[in-house]
Amino acid sequence: MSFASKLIIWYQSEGRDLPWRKTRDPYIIWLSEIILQQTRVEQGLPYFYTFREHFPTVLDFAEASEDELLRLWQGLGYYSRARNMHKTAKIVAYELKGEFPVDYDSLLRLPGIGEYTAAAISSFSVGESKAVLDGNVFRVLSRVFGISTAINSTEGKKLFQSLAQDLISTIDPGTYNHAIMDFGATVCKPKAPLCESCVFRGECAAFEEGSVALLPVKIKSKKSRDRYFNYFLVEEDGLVLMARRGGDDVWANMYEFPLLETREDLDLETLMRTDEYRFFFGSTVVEPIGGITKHVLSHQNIYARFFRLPDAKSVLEKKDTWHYFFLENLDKLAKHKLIFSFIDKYFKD
DNA sequence: CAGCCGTGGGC
DNA sequence: TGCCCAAGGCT
Repeated sequence: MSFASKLIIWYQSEGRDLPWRKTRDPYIIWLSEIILQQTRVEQGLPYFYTFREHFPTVLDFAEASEDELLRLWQGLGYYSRARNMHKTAKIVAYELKGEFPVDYDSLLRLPGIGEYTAAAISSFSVGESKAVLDGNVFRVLSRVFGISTAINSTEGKKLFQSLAQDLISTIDPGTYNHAIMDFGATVCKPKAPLCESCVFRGECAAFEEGSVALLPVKIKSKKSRDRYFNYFLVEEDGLVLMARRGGDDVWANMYEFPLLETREDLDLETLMRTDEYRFFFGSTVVEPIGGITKHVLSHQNIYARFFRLPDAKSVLEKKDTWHYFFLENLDKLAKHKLIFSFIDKYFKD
């Protein structure tokens, strides 16, 4: 029996029942696929329901404001996904007459849709025969076929892409693509794979060689840099000073408190003597709130401290990105995790 | 094209 | 604790 047939048979009895698999509507499939990029099913599931509820059609999505989209996306990370989705929705709604593309080549031209997502949408919606190549597929193929070429090398990407396309079922490409990803996610897992009950147990090269735990091979990326953020809570009489981040750094366009970034972790006295502090806050006294908070991102470690200015009324909106908001309206702003988790704690009482 | 873009969970 | 990884894409 072929590789594809074994996978499909496994999938028909053991595959998970996920909500986006019940439709062939390319818009709904697109919603799920963007949400699931670099995201576990359990983490993305509630966001999928939220977006499907708020925006039943691509037209509803296109008519939303970017602020509303980012607010709903809050907490999911990789926020450029939401901004690219907005661009794509507007293209589909206003240039393509509301008809979501279903062919691979057309999908590939849309913002936020790369090779993986174009293959997923085209195969799931109309059965186009394009093999998906995601982290699951890399892992399954490298193990079953015993390939130790690094999956994040140029050579590896070409090799696995070609192999994946050779293996796809031309009878039912959509089910095959679902099957190989589900198999990777639930059986051929990164850690503690279920080799004892695996349908490829008798033919898996890695299992035979005892190299399952060593595959796939991945070139290590360079380690994260450290950054030191000092946030200032300027709040008085129900008004809070908020700052909107720029577009060329982490958390682009998200809201936070006024921020002073320093080269290292400064003590309060030194911080208050910096030119920036004196420019923004004069000689206003601050009091620290709690200790240091470490926030880990994919390419940087952020060490954050929070301070409160008791005499907040003397602080002006000194940047055009700084604006006062009523405390009860903060919930409407799209904030990154460091900020909304602080707010949840600090204003809980 | 190597580096960047978030967050959460497992061990 | 620190590291890996998760239905990737953009520049």
